[in-house]
Order: sequence, then structure tokens, then C-alpha cells
Amino acid sequence: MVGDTREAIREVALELFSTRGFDQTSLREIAERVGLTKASLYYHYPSKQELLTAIVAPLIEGWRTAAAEAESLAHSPENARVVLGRVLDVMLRNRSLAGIFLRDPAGVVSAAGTLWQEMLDMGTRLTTWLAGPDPTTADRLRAIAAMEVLGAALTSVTYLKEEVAEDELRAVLLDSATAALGLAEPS
Amino acid sequence: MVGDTREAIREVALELFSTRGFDQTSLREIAERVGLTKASLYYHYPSKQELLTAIVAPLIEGWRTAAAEAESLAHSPENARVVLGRVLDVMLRNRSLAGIFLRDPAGVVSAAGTLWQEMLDMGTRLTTWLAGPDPTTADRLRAIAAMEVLGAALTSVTYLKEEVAEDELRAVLLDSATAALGLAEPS
DNA sequence: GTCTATAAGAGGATAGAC
DNA sequence: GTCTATCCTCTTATAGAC
Repeated sequence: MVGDTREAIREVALELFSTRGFDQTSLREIAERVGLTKASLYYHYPSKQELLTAIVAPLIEGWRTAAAEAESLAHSPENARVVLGRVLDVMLRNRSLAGIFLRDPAGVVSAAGTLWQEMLDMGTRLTTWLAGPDPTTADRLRAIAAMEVLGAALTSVTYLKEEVAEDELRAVLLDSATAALGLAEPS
Repeated sequence: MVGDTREAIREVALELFSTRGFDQTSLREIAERVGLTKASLYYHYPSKQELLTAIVAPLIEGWRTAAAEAESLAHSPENARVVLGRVLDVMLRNRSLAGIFLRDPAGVVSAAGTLWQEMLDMGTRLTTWLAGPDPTTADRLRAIAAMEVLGAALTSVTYLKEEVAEDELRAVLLDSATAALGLAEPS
């Protein structure tokens, strides 16, 4: 019932990475909080980068799934809304995790270029699908804009003092993203 | 016609800060590209942080102006669109500059907390104004979402292969942000 | 699995010659 | 104004005892 040291490490690291940023977080700091020494961390994870990768894996996986699901659907206004909802769910399910990318993109890029590239690719796949077949430049821009709106699931915490219930956050942002994309909202 | 060394430094630093991120950019690197040594940089700027501040000042100023202008207007759908347009203009006018904040928020926070706080404050002022008087939670969320859309002025470059004319970028994003905010778009 | 000790190097910053 | 040389601190990472 020790509760796995590896998990404790990931937990602390996640917390620090997503608040301070990946780069501003030192292994010494992590070790300290976990109650270990740096050297012991290295027993569990061979490098800081590997630690990041291990932490971030579920989010990547979520996005990958969302992208694949999108591509299996025919493009239509209803389906676009469904897809936006799926992506939003991934964000909400991994709020603090996603914060790492939001807080310190540059750090993640330099530490794990492949990871980042994968994320960009999935972003491209999603916006491409959202833009629809034979998209104009405007279609593509609006697809990007809609995805940006979903990012508010993370940033809103910074600007709002009060807690927002997750259902409301989801409902409002989904409507807003749909509108940003250029679709009429449901009445 | 030497073209001011200070300016050359700022130019190179801007380029590196906005691509690699503030933290991933070392003074050695900047100095090298400018054709100086680190020590010489320090003659012109007393610290890395001061260099950042000097570079970023115009953008902060732009936002400050935008926030002040907003607050001088009565809240209405038309004015909301005007305000969004002003903010968008600031983003477009300072694209690479704004990229610093987008690329490495964590770095900026840790290097220049005051600067960052000021930015947050202006973000708060703008979203507060956009949300209108006596806003519901939904109003506030949509205001944040609309601001996020404007961020696409920067991120779109990552996702689109082709160059987009600035007028089109402006027009499309303004419509999209307006829609995200929950206002009908002009026909 | 966890420790102490240390390597190896980069970073920001300064002193002082020219 | 620009240089060389150096300081100091902190980082990631490793070696090897227990």
C-alpha cells in the first residue's frame, strides 16, 4: 500500500510542470517535495524528458483518439459540434496536464520535440477536418479559431475568480466554439 | 549609419525570444548573432530581464491603450466589435512580439512577474468590459473565448502553410470572435 | 531503492584591460 | 564600446556505497 513511488513522482512533477512550467521546474525541487533525493528520481526515470513523456502520454492519447474519431465522421454541422465536444472533453479531463503545454510550450518543444510535433500534427488533423472539404482560407481560419476557444477551458481559470461548474464550462464553450466556427447555435 | 547596436540587440533578441522562447535563449546566443560578446551586451542592457522589458514595452503599451479605449465606451454590440477589432490590431501590429508570450509564458512570468501581472490585468479589464454590465458566468466565459479567438492571429501561422493576407486574417477573425462572444455577425 | 558525493557544463553577471 | 577572463550558482546526470 506504499502507493508507488513512481506515481508520487509523476503527481508532484505534474503539479509543478503545469504551474511553474517544465523548464522552471528542477528535479531537485521535485525530489524535495516527494521526499527523495535527485539521484533516486533517476532510479525511476532515466531523464527529465522521459518523466515529461510519461506524464503527458494520456493527453496525447486522448487527442489522438479525438482526431481519429473525427476523421471517421462525415463532415456536417452536427458532426462538427460533436467533434468540438470530444476535443473539449479531452481538455477538461486533463486540465492540469494540458496546462503544461499552455504554460511552457517552448520548454516542451526543446525537451521533447517529437512529442510536440505529434501534438501539432493532431491539431492540424483536427482543424483540417473542421474546416470541411474544399475549404477556403476563411474556413480554415475559423476552424483554428474554434479550437482556440476550447483553450479557454484552461485559461478561464486565470481570469475568473469563482469556480465554474464543469457542465456549464462545457456547455458555454461548446456553443461559443460552434459559433466561432461559423455554425448557427442550437436554440 | 552604424544602426545603433542597442537596436540590433533588440532585433536579434526578439527573433530568438519569439521562436525559441525567452528561457531557451541564452545571452551567449544573442551576442553571437549580433557579433558581440556577452560582456558587451551587458554594457547596453544591465540584465536579461531588462532586455525583455525593453523589447516588450510597445506591446504592453498597445494593450494598455486598447483597454483604456474600451473602458471609455458604453457597452453595446457595435462597440464590442470595435473593441475586439482594436485588440486584434494590436496583435497583428506586434505579431512576433506577442509570440513571446505565446511561446514561453512561464519564462516571462518567472523573469518579469510584474510585466506579466500587468498583462493579466489588462486581459481582465478587457474581458470584463466585453462581458458587459451585470454579466452571467456564461457572459464572462464567452468574453474570454472571444479573446482566445484573437490569439489565432498568432497561432494560425503554425497551422496554415500558405501566407494569409492581413486584411483577410483580420476580417475573418473579427467575425469569428464576434460570433464567439455571442453576437450576430453583420450580413 | 535510496543515499552521499561529484562530475561536467551552462547560465547570468562582473572586473578590469584596452 | 568592446574585449578577455573569471565568479558564482544552478542544472542535469552519474558513480558507487549501503
